[in-house]
Amino acid sequence: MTYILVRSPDSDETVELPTEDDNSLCLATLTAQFPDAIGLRYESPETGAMRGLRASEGKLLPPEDGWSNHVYFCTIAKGIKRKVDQDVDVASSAKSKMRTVDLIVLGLPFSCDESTMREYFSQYGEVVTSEIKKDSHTGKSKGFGFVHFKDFDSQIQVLAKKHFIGGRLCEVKIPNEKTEAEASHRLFVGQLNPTITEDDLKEYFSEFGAIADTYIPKNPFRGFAFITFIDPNVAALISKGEHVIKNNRVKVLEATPRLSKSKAVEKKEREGYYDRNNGGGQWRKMEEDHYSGKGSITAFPGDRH
DNA sequence: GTTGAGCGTT
Repeated sequence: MTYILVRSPDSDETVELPTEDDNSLCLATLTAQFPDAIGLRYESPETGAMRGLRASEGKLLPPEDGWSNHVYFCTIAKGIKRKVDQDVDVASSAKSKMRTVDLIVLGLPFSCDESTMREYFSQYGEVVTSEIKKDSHTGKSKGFGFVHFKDFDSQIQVLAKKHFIGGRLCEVKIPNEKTEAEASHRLFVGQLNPTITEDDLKEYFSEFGAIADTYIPKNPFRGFAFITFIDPNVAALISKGEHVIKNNRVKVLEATPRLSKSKAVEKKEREGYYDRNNGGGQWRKMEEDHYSGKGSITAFPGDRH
């Protein structure tokens, strides 16, 4: 059994799918990960055109020369797209993901020099830049470096693998990329005016990446919203501060990670909030008691929803 | 002269 690399043309995710004993790929295996896929294609090294895989009896058959290490793209059934897929389409035109970047290479042998590293990575495609970080005084390697590929496909291949360079196992990653656990998928959008709808937000922010959810707390309207992106790292890339949506100047912040119920209670107690309805939905800051009692509810990033 | 999780003098 081998694994082949499969991407949806719209998504930023590459998934390894296992092949069967007869070296075919089950369509069911494909659709388990990509529900709307009906086939696979890859870029032909000879012609540069996309070449489709033969499909037969619920199986996809490998190219004549084997699966090789192509990146396979899902063929998506046209005309039966759901709304969420259209959002994903918008994301594919967003600049954030389909770009090559410097990749950090961790765990290099201290003895490994730049030409050795560059030569190693050249097997995946043209290397644009490569560099090993060194101590500025001694000139000795710090054991990590950076590599930048010309083609996005090379980058995908390299990120999907572990590497032995100079006899050591090295890790290649996108620098500073947060893990699923650390990352915030969400933006906090404040100073929202009540005429703004969730569709307005969706339209505006889908420019930056595929949106999983938009949420505007209503009853009462509280002047803020949350935008949840599919990709955990998109939110971090959007410039914080002022954005203008339909003539409404709004304030964009990265939402603080969602807290568990008990943690949220602890935090609010620490900060001097109390639960007005003893289990109901509204929190008020204690100082509000000194005012009319009808003051607006204090909202802040990290509020539950 | 040693080391082994991390995140880049320009």
